[in-house]
Amino acid sequence: MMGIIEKFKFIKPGEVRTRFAPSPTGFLHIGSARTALFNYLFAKKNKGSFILRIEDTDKERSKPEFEQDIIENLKWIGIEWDEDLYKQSEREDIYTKYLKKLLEKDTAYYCFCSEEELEDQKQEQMSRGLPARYNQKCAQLSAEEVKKNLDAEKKAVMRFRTPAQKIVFNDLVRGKVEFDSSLMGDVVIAKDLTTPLYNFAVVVDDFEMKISHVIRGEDLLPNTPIQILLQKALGFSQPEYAHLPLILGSDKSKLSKRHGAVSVAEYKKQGYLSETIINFLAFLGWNPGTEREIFSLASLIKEFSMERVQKGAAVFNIKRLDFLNGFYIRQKSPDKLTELCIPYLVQEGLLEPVFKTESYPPAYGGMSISQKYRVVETKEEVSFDYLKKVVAIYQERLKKLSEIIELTDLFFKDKLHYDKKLLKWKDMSDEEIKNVLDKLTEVLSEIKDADWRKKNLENILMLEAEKIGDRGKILWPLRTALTGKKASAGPFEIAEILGKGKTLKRIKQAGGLIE
RNA sequence: GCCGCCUUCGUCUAGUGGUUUAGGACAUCUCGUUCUCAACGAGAAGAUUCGCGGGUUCGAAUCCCGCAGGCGGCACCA
Repeated sequence: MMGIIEKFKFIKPGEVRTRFAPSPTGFLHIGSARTALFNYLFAKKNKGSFILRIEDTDKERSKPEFEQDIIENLKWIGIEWDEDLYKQSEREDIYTKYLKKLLEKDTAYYCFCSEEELEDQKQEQMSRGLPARYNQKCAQLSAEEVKKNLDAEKKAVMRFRTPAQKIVFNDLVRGKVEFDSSLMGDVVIAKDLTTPLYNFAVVVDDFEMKISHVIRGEDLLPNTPIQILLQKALGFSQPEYAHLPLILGSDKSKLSKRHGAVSVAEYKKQGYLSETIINFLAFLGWNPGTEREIFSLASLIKEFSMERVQKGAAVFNIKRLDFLNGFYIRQKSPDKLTELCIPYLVQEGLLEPVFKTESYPPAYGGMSISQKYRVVETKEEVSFDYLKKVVAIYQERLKKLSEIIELTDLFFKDKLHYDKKLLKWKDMSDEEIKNVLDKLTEVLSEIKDADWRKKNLENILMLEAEKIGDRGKILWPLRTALTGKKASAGPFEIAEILGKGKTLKRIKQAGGLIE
């Protein structure tokens, strides 16, 4: 423990130090991720340090899996913290030290009121139009009474003797902010000597860790005055504050589960790229003041400034997220994109990796990139390069990686299932469709395997199409016969990937529907 | 109920007293390309003129005051 305290002695005065302090009581929330991002950007912009502190003082609600999720997803979006990770649960004696100090100075006292009692009190105050605050029933208990209660092991908490005064501070995004502490009452700062509560623990940690700037969500703004008072009572210096605007759902209330996906993990699973998340989040409440809207994490560090952070809350616009994701997907190299898409196809059960040796490590999430895959339905083996071709023709159509499944499943199925009406272009009759399919079979059969290339297929078939006049009369039935979908990539590129055998087979199957 | 914060196109925003008939992006619509979808290119519409009312000023989205609305907080959660 001494080691940690010693370490902070070497921090230069004036050094910018920010922190992201999530409580591991849920998966990393997209709003929290933005808070983390802004802390990170501000620190890096100012050549300072960004630290991660897990606020796990609530023993009931804190879970190791949430802590893991936070760490994993922070790393995934590219936010790395300096120094070791701090956990409040490992710093109990520090809190105890300061708690004792407050007790000795009598700026904190034991309270033995029951929770029911407190709740009734609050309801009564609200109904009378008064501010809801503790009535200080235990504030003047004598030392003997306290000792008696404690000895009797009566359930107790520790309250801060909140001095009544006007608290004014400068918020980096909001400017001057004022509160009147006489309206707040004596807040509970700890359940006992080793169980501090949020308001107390942050104040102690931010001081101990020499945090220079506290950057957090606006929902924490009302906690700031009490924290400032605590700092004063403990003789701590006061950090700068910056309260970020909230992220709202479409109904303009604080973004929560009922609005849909809220955890970074869910977005990742749906196939949003980390670049997208970063770029999108940065623009929720910030902009560079220019018309440039595409920013990587590195370029954000260069451009970020707290002065340009918005005051008003921002509605989370999923359409814009999709647009950005489509953009970043189009920027990917075919190799990289294929690597990213394969896990979705495997997960869906369309493909399975074929590992050369038993010892091949199925690393991350059980999915590593193999060079060979087996199509589950047909048992045929396909190479990474084959999959790359498949993915490539859908690159510009992809908004989310997960969409690769519905877009390309036709390449991993033996037989397609669709209604014969799909084959019909405009007002074509069954007779006409049949004729077109027969013609297609005839023409394509003559093409040699070696000449089975997109360009060549196009040359030959477009010639036929011109003869008919309306190109759709041949291209639409061809494409739908090959894909079973009304929207897809072009017929020639699909035919090339499918190969001659399968192409002819699917045309035959389509013909079978018409009979 | 009490306290606080916020308020420019549907959404994210530019705008810090005159260069603004308020600019950009997403979304929407139209056209082009095209067998389809997407991408791409061109264009349109979109703020009853900047929540409302008052003031300061020759002049206000921009400064001041009031109001309204929205949101957040008021835990032995963070």
